[in-house]
Amino acid sequence: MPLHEWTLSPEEAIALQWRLAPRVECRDRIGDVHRIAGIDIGFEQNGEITRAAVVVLAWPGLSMLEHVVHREPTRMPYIPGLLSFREVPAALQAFTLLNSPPDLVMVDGQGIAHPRRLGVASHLGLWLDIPTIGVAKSRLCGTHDDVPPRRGEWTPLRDGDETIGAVLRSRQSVKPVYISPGHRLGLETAVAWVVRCLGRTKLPEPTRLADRLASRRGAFL
DNA sequence: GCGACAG
DNA sequence: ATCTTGTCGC
Repeated sequence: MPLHEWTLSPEEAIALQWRLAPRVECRDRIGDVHRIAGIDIGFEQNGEITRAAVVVLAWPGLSMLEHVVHREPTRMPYIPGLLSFREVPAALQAFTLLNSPPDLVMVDGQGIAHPRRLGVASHLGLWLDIPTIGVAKSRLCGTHDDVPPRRGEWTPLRDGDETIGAVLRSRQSVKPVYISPGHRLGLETAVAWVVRCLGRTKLPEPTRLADRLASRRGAFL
């Protein structure tokens, strides 16, 4: 499978997504969780350099176990729906720098809440063959009702007759986050893990810390 | 044809 | 994503 061919045309990328989507698993196939990773990508030099950051937190406790950063030249532009082709290559390189693989990964972006059900979290999960959860700050596709105001409450994100994710109130009076299964777990399990990793901020700790490391803002120790 | 559009 | 300080609100 030519998953390593990242310099694809939009047409080729879309064709590849249609072929890979059927491989994504949304049934729980997740073992004991002791290491939870957060991954995010940032850019430097006017976007010419892609910076992938991965943090690994302990469960329970959420203490920092590892954190790595990988930089490389940016190869693809950002195109809605094709985000994974721009970010996954660098993310995979970053994962090779870890001392041991995580049991669960939270990704900044959508999982199956994607036009072809293959958002960046699903694509990365398929490649790593590790359970992944998509944690996005905004909507790509699908519709939903208003989200209840209480922290932890959520409403389903739907596309036609399919439920593709959850719009979660991770913090009161703050815009909700879009949660969707990436790979090897279902929606309920995905939401449960995100809620468990929630601090007082909008984003769960894994993604929040990876975000800071990727964009090199503030200290996170 | 006219919007919408993860990061 | 990124450029960017202080400021309003919960």
